[in-house]
Amino acid sequence: MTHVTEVKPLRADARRNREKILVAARDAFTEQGAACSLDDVAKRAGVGPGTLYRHFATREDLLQEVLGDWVEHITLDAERFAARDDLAPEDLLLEWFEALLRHVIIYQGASVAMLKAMDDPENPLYGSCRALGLANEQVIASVAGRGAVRDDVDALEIGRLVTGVANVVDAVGIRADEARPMLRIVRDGVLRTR
Amino acid sequence: MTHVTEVKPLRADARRNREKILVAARDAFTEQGAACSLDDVAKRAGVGPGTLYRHFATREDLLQEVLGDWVEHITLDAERFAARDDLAPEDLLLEWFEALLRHVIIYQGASVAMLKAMDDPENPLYGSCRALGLANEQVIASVAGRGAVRDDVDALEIGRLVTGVANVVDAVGIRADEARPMLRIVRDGVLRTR
DNA sequence: ACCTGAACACCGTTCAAGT
DNA sequence: ACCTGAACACCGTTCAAGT
Repeated sequence: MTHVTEVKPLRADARRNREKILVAARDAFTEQGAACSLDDVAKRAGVGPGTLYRHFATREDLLQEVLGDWVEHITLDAERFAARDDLAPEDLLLEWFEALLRHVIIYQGASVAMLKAMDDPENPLYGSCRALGLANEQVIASVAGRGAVRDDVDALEIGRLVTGVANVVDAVGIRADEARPMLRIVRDGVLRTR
Repeated sequence: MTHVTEVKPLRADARRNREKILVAARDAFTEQGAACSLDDVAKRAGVGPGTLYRHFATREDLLQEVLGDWVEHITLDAERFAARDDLAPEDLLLEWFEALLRHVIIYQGASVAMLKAMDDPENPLYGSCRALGLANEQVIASVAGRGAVRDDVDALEIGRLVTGVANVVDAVGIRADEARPMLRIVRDGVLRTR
């Protein structure tokens, strides 16, 4: 079920401005994080602040659009992982968690934005969070199908935990690969004890 | 080694103002979270903004002082837990994690402040973070002494993880007791498999 | 030695005026 | 229909003037 966003026709100049803002925002988010000044984004894009707000009512709306095909990437990744049978469940889970974490820390400050959106259907990022949750569920289900996952753990909690680890990486300021020990603990807590 | 803070003598009015600011800050942090307006705190305390900055150069300095005997409470808690032998290691660990989490979410926004301070010795909260880490180490060591903890997990990582879960609670906006499933996963990931 | 509060910089957000 | 940019509110931070 590919969901094509309903694009209402914009006037040519509006379409151009929208695009310029998105490019500027992506650059600014990359350089300064997702909490950067929106005034700055508007200046970079060469538009007035009002124009930015006209196109994107909130920072979350802007981030959501900047994310672009972020959801598709995660979904594809999940399908790849769910289909793999060359890896032992414990290795597959750990690699999946690392992949998930890297998706979530795409911008500094993105992880906390995701966390805040997770339980809030009004948040513009809610849909992306749900997609992340579904992707995670798919991988967990595939590993569970091989009898490797405890019955009493919920994919939702795993998703929260991994996003939480991403947030630790973000806040503490360590590298993504330094999250491995934490992800191993989560992995081992999810795995069925033999 | 009780560390008595070296208090340099303040003029009577300065001492009073300092105290008024601390009370106001504690109230404001409780009502609005640790990221509340410092201008508001100064107004509540009935002092000018300059007076607040004279006493507390940064928000973290203020939070550190507002925390008061927070460190002592955690340390005492850790000693109690480390001494308990009436509980199975798995139950003790889970309860300890819950206690730790409750300490960390004392104010909304406190958990992220802690995370940011964890690896930054320049941060005024660094000392409190270290104390939290040491307290956690003590409990982990006691459980490890009973042979219940994996050799390859480090107390530092556990501390980061639990603080991370606290941050998830804070950001997602769930209740502390709803963190139980996540803490169980962490607990099971830390426990030695029998 | 300490306090005050005006002043400045910066940011988010709105909206009247313009095309 | 859309854009501009001035205007407002708010917050953090500094500092000259005062006691």
